[in-house]
Amino acid sequence: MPKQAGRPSGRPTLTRDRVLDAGVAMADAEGIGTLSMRRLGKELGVEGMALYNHVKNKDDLFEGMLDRVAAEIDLPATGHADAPSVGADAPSAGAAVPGTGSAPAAQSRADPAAPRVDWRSRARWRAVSAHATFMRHPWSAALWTSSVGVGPARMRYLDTALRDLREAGFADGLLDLAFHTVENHIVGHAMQELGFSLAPGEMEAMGAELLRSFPVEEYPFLAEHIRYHVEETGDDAFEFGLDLILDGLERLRVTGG
Amino acid sequence: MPKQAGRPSGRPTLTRDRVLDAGVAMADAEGIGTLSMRRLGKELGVEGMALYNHVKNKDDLFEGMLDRVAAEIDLPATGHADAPSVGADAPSAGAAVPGTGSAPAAQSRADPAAPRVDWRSRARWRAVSAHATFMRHPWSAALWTSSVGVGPARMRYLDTALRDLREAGFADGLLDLAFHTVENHIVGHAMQELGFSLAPGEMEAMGAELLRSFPVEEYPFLAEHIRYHVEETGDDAFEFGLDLILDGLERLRVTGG
DNA sequence: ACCTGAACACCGTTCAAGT
DNA sequence: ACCTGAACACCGTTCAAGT
Repeated sequence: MPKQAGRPSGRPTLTRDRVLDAGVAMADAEGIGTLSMRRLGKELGVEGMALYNHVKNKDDLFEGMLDRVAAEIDLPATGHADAPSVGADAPSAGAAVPGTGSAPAAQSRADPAAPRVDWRSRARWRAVSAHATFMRHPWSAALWTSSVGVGPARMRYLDTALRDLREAGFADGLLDLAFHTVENHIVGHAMQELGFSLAPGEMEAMGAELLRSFPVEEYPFLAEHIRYHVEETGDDAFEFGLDLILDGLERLRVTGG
Repeated sequence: MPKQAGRPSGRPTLTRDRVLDAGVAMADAEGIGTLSMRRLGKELGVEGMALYNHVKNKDDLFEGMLDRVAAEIDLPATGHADAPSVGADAPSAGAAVPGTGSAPAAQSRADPAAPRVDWRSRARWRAVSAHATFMRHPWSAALWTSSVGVGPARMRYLDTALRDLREAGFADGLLDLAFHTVENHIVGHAMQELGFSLAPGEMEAMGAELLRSFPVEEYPFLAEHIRYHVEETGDDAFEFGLDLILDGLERLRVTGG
C-alpha cells in the first residue's frame, strides 16, 4: 500500500477538504484577521506554499471556508410542491425557536389564499438558523457580504429562500424587496452583534470601564444604552426585528403589495 | 514667519486632519484594502513612517476616517424639547425623501400621546442620510461594524437616534429593540448592496456573463433573481424595508409593545 | 517637533527544484 | 503529483538618527 501510507507518521495526505476544515477551525479560534497561508500551512504540518496545490489563492480559500459555513445553515425541509409531509418538519421549528409568539400574524388569519406550506415559519426557521450559524463562526458574516465568490451551498440557500417566497405568492418587485429585507436583517444583525463580540463576563468589565471615562453629560442617551447592555443580554433582538419584518411582509402579501 | 513657511515648495505642513482627509480620499478612490501607511504617506509627499506623528497606528487612522464619515450623516435638527420650530426642518425631509407615502402609519393617527416632533420622520431622515453616506464611502459600512473605536461624531449620531426614540415614548427593552432593528437595517443593507458594488453598466455585463455559466436548472429561482437585478436597479429596497420596520415600530409604540 | 532610514517580523504569491 | 526553498514585492511598526 504505497499510496495510502505516503506519510510515515500520522498526518493523512493533504486534501482541499482538510485545508478548508483547518481554515474554518483556525478562523473560529483566532479570528480571520490573523489567518495567513503560512500559519495555516504550519497548522497542517506543511509549508504554507503547499496549500496552493489545493486552493487557487487566499480568496479561493475564503470562498471554500464560507461555503462550508453556508452548508451548516439548516434549511427547512425541501418542501417542494411535490414533497410530502412538510408539516413533519415544521413543528420542530416551534420547539427550537420558541419566540414566535412575540407578534402573532399569519397564524390567526384563516385566509383561503394562504399557501399549504406556511411561508412565514419557513422563512423564520431559515433566518434563525442562519443567524445562529453566523454566531458560531464570527468571521463569516463579514465574508458573506464581501465579494468572495458564491459557492454551491450559498446558492442553494439563496435559491431556497427565493423559492419559498415565490411559492407564497410574492412576485417581481415585492419578491425582491421581501427577500432583501429579510437577508439584510440577518446579515446586519450578525455584523452589529459581532462588532461587540466579547467573551462572557467581559461585557460587564468593558461597559463599566467605558462608562468611567465616558462623557455622560454629552451623550446621556448613549450612556444609558451602554448601561442597559451591561445588564441585559438583548438575546431576543434578532427575533424581534425578524418578526416585525415578517409580519409586515405578510400584510403586504395578502393585500398584494 | 519661520513657522508658517516651514516647507519651501507648496505642501502645507502635515496635520492629523490632512492625514484623515487623504485617507478618506484614498479609500474612496481605491478601496480600503489597498490603503497602506506607506502609500498614504507617498500621497502626502512624505515617508510612510511620518504618519505615526499624527496617528497612533492604522486602527487610529481608521477610527479618524470613520468619524469623518459619521460627521457627514445629516441628523435631523437638534429638535430637543426646548428647541423651537422643528417643523421648519422637517418639511425638507419630505422633499429629499419622497418615498414616505409607501405605507402611511403615524400621520393618519390623531393620537393625543403622540410626541410633538414626529419621531418617524426624524428616524427616517437620519436612516436615509446614513445610507446615502455609506454609499458615498463604500468602505465605511464594513468599518462601522468592525471593532474600531467610536469617535465623537458617531457618538453624537447614536445619542441623537436614541434620544429621538426615547422622547417618542419608547422605553427600556422596546427602546433597545427599536434602536437595533433600525440600525441593523441600515448597516445590513449597505453591506449587501456594496458587496455587489459595480460600476454602472458593469451590472449588465456581469449578470449576463454569470448567467451564461450558471446552472440555471439547479437554482432556477436564484437565476430569476439575478436576471431581475440585471434589469431593475432595486434602488427603493432600502426605503421599503425601512418603512416596513418603522411602521411596525409605530404600531408597537402606540400599543405599548 | 517632526521627518527619515534602516531594521524587524511578518504578508501573498510564483517558480524552479526536488521526490 | 505534491511539497520545499528561495525569491519578489509588499506590509505595520519601532527607533535611533538627523534637522
